[in-house]
Amino acid sequence: MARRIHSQGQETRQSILTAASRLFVEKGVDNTSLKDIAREAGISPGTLFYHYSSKSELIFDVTDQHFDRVTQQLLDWARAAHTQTEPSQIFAVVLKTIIGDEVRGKLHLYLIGEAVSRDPAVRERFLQKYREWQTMIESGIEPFVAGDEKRRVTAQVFLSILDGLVLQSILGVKDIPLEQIAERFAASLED
Amino acid sequence: MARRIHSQGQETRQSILTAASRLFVEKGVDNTSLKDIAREAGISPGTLFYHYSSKSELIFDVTDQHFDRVTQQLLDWARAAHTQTEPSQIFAVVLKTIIGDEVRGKLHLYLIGEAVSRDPAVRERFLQKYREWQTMIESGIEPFVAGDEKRRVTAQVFLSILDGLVLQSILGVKDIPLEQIAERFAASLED
Amino acid sequence: MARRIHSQGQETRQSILTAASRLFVEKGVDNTSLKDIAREAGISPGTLFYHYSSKSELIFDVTDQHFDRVTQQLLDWARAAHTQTEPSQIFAVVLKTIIGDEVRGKLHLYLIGEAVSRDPAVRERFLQKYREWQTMIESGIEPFVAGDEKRRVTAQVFLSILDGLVLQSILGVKDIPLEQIAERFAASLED
Amino acid sequence: MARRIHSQGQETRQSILTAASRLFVEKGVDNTSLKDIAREAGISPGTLFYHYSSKSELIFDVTDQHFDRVTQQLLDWARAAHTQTEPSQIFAVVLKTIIGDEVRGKLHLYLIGEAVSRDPAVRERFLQKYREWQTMIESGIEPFVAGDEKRRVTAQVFLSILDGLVLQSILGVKDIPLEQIAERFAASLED
DNA sequence: GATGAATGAGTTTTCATTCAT
DNA sequence: AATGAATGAAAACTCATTCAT
Repeated sequence: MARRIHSQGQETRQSILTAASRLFVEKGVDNTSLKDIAREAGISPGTLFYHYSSKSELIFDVTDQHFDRVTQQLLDWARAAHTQTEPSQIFAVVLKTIIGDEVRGKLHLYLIGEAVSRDPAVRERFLQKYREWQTMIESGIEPFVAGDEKRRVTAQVFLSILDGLVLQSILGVKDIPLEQIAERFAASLED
Repeated sequence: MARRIHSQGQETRQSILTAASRLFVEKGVDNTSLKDIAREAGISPGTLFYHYSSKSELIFDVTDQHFDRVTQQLLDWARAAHTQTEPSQIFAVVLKTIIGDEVRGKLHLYLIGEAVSRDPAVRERFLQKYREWQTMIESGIEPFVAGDEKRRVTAQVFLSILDGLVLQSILGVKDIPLEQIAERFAASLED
Repeated sequence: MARRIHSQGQETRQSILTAASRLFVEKGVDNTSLKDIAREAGISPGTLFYHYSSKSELIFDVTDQHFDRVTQQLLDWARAAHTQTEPSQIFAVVLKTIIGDEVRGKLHLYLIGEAVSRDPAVRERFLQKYREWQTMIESGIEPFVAGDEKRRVTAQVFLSILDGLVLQSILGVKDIPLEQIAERFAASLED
Repeated sequence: MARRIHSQGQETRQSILTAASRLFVEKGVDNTSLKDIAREAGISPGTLFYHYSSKSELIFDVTDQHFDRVTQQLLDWARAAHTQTEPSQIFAVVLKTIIGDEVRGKLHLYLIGEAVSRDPAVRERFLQKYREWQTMIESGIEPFVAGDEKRRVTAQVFLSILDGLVLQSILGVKDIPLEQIAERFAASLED
């Protein structure tokens, strides 16, 4: 009954998040001023501070939204994995999807940087998300990897490869052979 | 090449680099002011500017020094790899060495952040280093992996795992099973 | 005079005054934002402005209410003074009552600060109140002090002592010997 | 050997303190912006922050200087008191000196307000100063008041009267009969 | 009467950089 | 080589006030 009306405020908040994400990616978190974000969102600096009373708070929410999206992507992938028979195809898809999204990747990197240097609370949240993601990957590879322990290690390696490739891709490494990496990874499961 | 005469000036420069690296790791590049660095190095801001006429220049040198160290580590490893017979041991060593050095890891991460957000020239330098490092890894795994193409992909995957694990380790992921990851990776070479 | 119809509006106004007084005491007038006051009063900033169309107006009313209370206290005291025979007891009572109320004391101090720095009109009101209070004290000491002139000076000294002790008490001076001060003051009347 | 050269910095600091004191008195602490102070001192905002890295720090030093001056005044008075024979004259002098200095009085009031609302450390310092001042007054009245206990109470009452009259004077109470107040106070010592 | 989102001018604060000594 | 005081432009942040609903 309550929580039905999407007051203007919610729209404004979303437009702030969108503007902030875009600018963070484009110029980096520290090179993006709150004035920039306000301008991009089409509001006044005062309005920005009405919704986010500090830059940290805004970064927190941007991070949250980013997390949710990564989680959603992995969730979709894990579901798809159970209906597929060819592991290498499954890996290729997630690699392409996550690494291919440069915007998301940059954001991820910046947020990690922020998380590490600034707020212990933010770092803790990141950590929890990583655990979640690892669990989701474990679930995704369940059809192909037997043994809890082996699955755990495999998932962590896969997550590392993901992060590492995201990083290289952001830096501008060209022609990352995603197909072949996926194949090799799939092959390595068969030992 | 480019080896200057040792003088007080060189010592001061090194103390600046040391202080800057320490503070970059502790608080992030953007949250470290030149005043901070000067104080940490025991000099005045004026002196800092005598040696580095801009912050970018200083970051450039810090990055350079960091690059040299990573390169040296990989070089040592590649050499050792050729004298070893057990691949999993070889991988375990480099994983432990590089991931275990939290300070270096953080610096690496921050510098990438810098490179991505600021200077295209700096980014290009990073890119070149990554190519170098990949080549070195390729050389390190030569005894165990046949085929140029396969070696290339393997090296890139290994580099990704390295970066990914560094990232996780910095974030605070505990009990990363380096031994088992090394083993799995070694096993995957045998296909 | 000026007694309006009791309605929700009047209750809201009072809750605003109460909240404002509390926060002024807690954080000082200038460090209290209207948003703070609205939150404390359980209303929205908009509602606050419906009742008080400026911060000055609100301060004005808070001051007014404070004045009324001090006046009432002194009035009660002056009446009691006429039925008592022991001057030192009479003084002790008013000292304890007024100085003991830390909240009121702080408010008094802040409002004086406001009056002095901001509005000459508010300062004039304060001045009139002080004259009133002095007159009331003169009336209170009438039974014990002969001579208009002497009474005037005595009242002013008494008022000064009151303010001075309020100030010390707010600052946190411990163990103010109110009884002895009252005694000394009573004794000084006998010259 | 060291501490001899009055570098420019010291002069600038003093000019900041002077400007700040003047403006605090004129417009109140909270109504004085740091830009105002910088302009009044003839420096840039940046320079102000070179010397005082926060407004609190500046207020702290202004307070310090103010304290020192009040202390010096009381010290002078206490010395003079020992060479005088007419107590009422001695009191009249200190009352006139301290109350007559409107600038100092206003500053005193503002600083108390600040001390009470903001920083517990500042409040503690204020408290210690009050104890010092009371001791100095005790020393000043030593020739006329016998008995430690009585001297203590008398000094506290005198300090209260001082504060109270300063407050009234700042508010604009006219024609404070300082002579008569001094006389009455002197007379009260003879009980 | 009441709301709460929006505003923008103002404040404190930061900091890379310059420069006279 | 080295100093540290000085700078100003830009950042983050505050808040009294307005107004459509």
